[in-house]
Formats: sequence, C-alpha cells, structure tokens
Amino acid sequence: MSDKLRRFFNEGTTDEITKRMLGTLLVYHSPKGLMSGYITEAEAYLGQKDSAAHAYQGKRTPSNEALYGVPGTIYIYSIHGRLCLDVAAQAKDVPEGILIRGIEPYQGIDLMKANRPKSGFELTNGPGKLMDALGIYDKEMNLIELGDTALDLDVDNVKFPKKIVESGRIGVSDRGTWTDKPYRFYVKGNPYVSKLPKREMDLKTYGWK
DNA sequence: TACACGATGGTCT
DNA sequence: GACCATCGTGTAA
Repeated sequence: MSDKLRRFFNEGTTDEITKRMLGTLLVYHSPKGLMSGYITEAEAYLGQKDSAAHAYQGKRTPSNEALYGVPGTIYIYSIHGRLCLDVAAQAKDVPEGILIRGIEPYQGIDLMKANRPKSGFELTNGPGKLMDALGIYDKEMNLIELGDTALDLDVDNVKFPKKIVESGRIGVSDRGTWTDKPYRFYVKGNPYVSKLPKREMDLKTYGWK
C-alpha cells in the first residue's frame, strides 16, 4: 500500500473515513484488463459494539478475520450466494469496516458490461452487482491490503460530492438499536446508488462538484 | 414505483 | 438446519 493511501485511512473515525471514500476511484487490474469506478455509496460498520456488524461482540471467525487486519485490508465475504467488498478501517484488531455498495464506472466499462449484461445503472448499483461487473468470483484477494494486489484505491484522481446523504443501512434484518442508525452514505443524485428512485437522480452532474 | 417473495450458497451451530 | 451487510422477477396501481 502507498504511504498516501495509508494516511487516507489513518485519520478519523470509521464513519468519517466512509464519507471521505465517496468519490475516490476503485481500481481493479483484472486479468481481462483495467476497470475502475468512482465510489458512490458505502456503509460504515462499527465493530463489536455495532449489533448490525459482522464483528458484533467481538465475533471472530476465519471468514471475518480481515476486519481485524490493518486499515485498508480487503474483506471479501459471501452472502446469499454473492460476494461483497469491504475494507478494514481501523487499527489492527479493531474490527470496523466499510462496505462498498456502489461505483460509477469510469474505465473498462465494456469489460463490465461483458461480465454483467444488464442495462444502465443496474451495472454497478449494489454490492453484489459491482463485484459481478468487475468479474471477481472468488476470495483470492481477501486479507490482502489494497494496492498489494489487483485491487487498489486511487485517492488522487477523485471527484467531490456536492452533498452526501445519510440513511439507515440496507438489508440488515432487525438487530436492535443499531439497525436503523444512519451509517449508510451516498453521493446525492448519483444514479449508481442502490434502491434510488429515478426522480432523485441528477443526470446532469451525477451529484459531483 | 412499491412491495412481496423465491433462489441462492457459504458459513456457523 | 438456520441464518444472511443480495438480487431479480412478479404483481398491482
């Protein structure tokens, strides 16, 4: 991992880092070619105290081990037969993480369409969908730091959201008081956001400054 | 556009 | 055997 990326993660709380991640460029050097996309939507999961998190009450198993890694460790997990992409956000052994839920395709769009023959914004507007579009079908990169494998995060060539919307996290079944806490963040108006009604899409600027 | 629901397969108990 | 940080299709309005 680059020093610059290390600094990106080493400052702030996990929800602050999650917001900072909106507009950064997720880069994947796939076997088929380069693909990338700007992060449009992400969720923070605050570790052992967070009843919606995989590491709630310090739960630690082989599959969620990556959450306990250094900041920027890739956490790939499967759910309902799909894969999702997470990144550890805090110091080693502090199991807080960020779920990447949407990207706006930038490079390699044709490759993504070949991987996932869906029209329009359905290409990458969900955590399982974007993994499908990138063509990541296994957990080979799990436990590795961003930048030390084919996946990287470019924090130099970024876009800036005009406004960030907060909401409850998607898909968490009832888990007490943390169920509805506003730890989902997305770029207001960007169409590559899950479950976004058409009327809330800003098709002129996609919500960027 | 909103909601309901079935398929799905890895992971844990 | 149950759970689940999902997705796609179906229905109705």
